[in-house]
Amino acid sequence: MLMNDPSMTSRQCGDCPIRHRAVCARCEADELERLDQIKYYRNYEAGQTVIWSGDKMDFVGSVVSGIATLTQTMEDGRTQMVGLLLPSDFVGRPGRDSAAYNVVAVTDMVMCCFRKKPFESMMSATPHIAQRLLQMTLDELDAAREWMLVLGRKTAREKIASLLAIIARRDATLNMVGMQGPMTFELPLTREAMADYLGLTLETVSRQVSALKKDGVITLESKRRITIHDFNRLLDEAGDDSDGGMLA
Amino acid sequence: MLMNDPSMTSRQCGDCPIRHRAVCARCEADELERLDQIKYYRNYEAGQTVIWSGDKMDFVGSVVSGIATLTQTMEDGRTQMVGLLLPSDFVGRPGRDSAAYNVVAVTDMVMCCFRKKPFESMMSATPHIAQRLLQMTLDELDAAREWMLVLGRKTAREKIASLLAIIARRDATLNMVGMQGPMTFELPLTREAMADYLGLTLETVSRQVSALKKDGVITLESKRRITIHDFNRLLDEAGDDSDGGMLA
DNA sequence: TATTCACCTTGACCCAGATCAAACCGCTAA
DNA sequence: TTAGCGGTTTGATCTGGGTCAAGGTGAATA
Repeated sequence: MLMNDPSMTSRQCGDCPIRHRAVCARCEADELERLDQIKYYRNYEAGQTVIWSGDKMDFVGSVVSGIATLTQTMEDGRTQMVGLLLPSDFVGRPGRDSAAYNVVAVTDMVMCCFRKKPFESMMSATPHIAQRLLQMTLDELDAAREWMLVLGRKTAREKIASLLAIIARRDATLNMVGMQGPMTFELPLTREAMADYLGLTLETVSRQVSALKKDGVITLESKRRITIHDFNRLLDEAGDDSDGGMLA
Repeated sequence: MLMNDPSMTSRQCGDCPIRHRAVCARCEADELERLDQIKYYRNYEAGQTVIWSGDKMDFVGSVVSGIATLTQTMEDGRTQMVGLLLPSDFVGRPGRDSAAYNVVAVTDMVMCCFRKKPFESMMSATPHIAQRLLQMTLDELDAAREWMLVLGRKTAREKIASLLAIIARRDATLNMVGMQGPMTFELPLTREAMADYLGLTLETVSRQVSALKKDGVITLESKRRITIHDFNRLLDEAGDDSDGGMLA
């Protein structure tokens, strides 16, 4: 969406919107300068595939803006989303040279890329990058484990509520608003993508969204625009402990 | 099992069975020496809880021998396993001071522990530890994502086959044997623990194990001792691509 | 040798969510 | 203004796996 701004393709790290959250978050000015020299931007359109699982991958990078999904597929076509990449999230794995998952842009997307080799050598030279990457990877592992509980043990209704809670929460942080009053946000995912996230069919997703609406937990401003009236009610529907559970 | 060997409580790092796989794998002699000074061993009996989710955790450590599980629970008791800890696996997260999951010893178990504070300061001083931890965490993240596919999209039969394949594979690596002929191994998990791993009930686990037996995919030497006649047949039942997919 | 207890198996029944099918909605393009 | 199309909703029906209930098995204890 609106991200073909050409200024995006030659930005200084200092102005970068993900400067304080991405792999480079801990870098000092001089380290940033070196990163600046090996980085380049790439733009993807909504729906475009970034890489196919198994393909050779000669870069790593950060999502600057937009959203992408990480998915796994079985031969018969069953697919499971295993990651939802938001701005500042890291793509690729240093030390591996082919992609382990399909990466697809869900919205128009900009990535800040580094050729893998130079990035790897920078990583061993500057501990700040590796430190930050470790932190981010540990966070992703926690998120994956939360997700495993959702996939393995929650009902369809709880799954939908959990997903809405995750999206609402990140939307609130992004826009720096609290989670008290009603919260309205755009769903970045199609019903099918939601189904792939939650291990459901798209019909079940649709039915449960309707059910939550009928029960007054949410309102649909449009098919993709949702209002949550009481976040704690939603957490309750998600089967989550109303307060804790989530790790900052 | 048989791990109350007292020599276990005062071992030199040089002899350690997990020396080349644990967080300390990349450490040089002098780094090892410093680790040696802050480490201590703890023994747990089968069934014993190592920590409860939410408890204060003032140490981190490596599993030296035995097996433990990482589980999440909902208020109503629904349980999902989110990690299976084998020798050399790391427990705890540097920079966090309470446990995020329940950790329970499944067999008798020995852990090599480090008080969190000294370990954290060693980590920032010696990149080799952080580097290895990053590698291990990335591997765990990959495993978690594989598991998400299992939980979200596989049938009960495929889930059981997948779990048996994982255990058979690690058993083969541990005993340094190949995966061609028949493979016999001990199941370290009860039917209930298998169910918690796979997001099933213990009855379904039991039924599907019986079904795989009836169909000649496996033989039960005893309730917990299993023989796989053809590993590729098993992978087939697991819905996995017969060759690739798995990351070393 | 019997008793107990934790673990496992099997059967009968049921229901949440899948599958199959049809229609609807809000675009854009002709 | 209609046709086409991706995404979505809703209905009818089916089924894999859950639930409830009853035994079985084998190792440890008395």
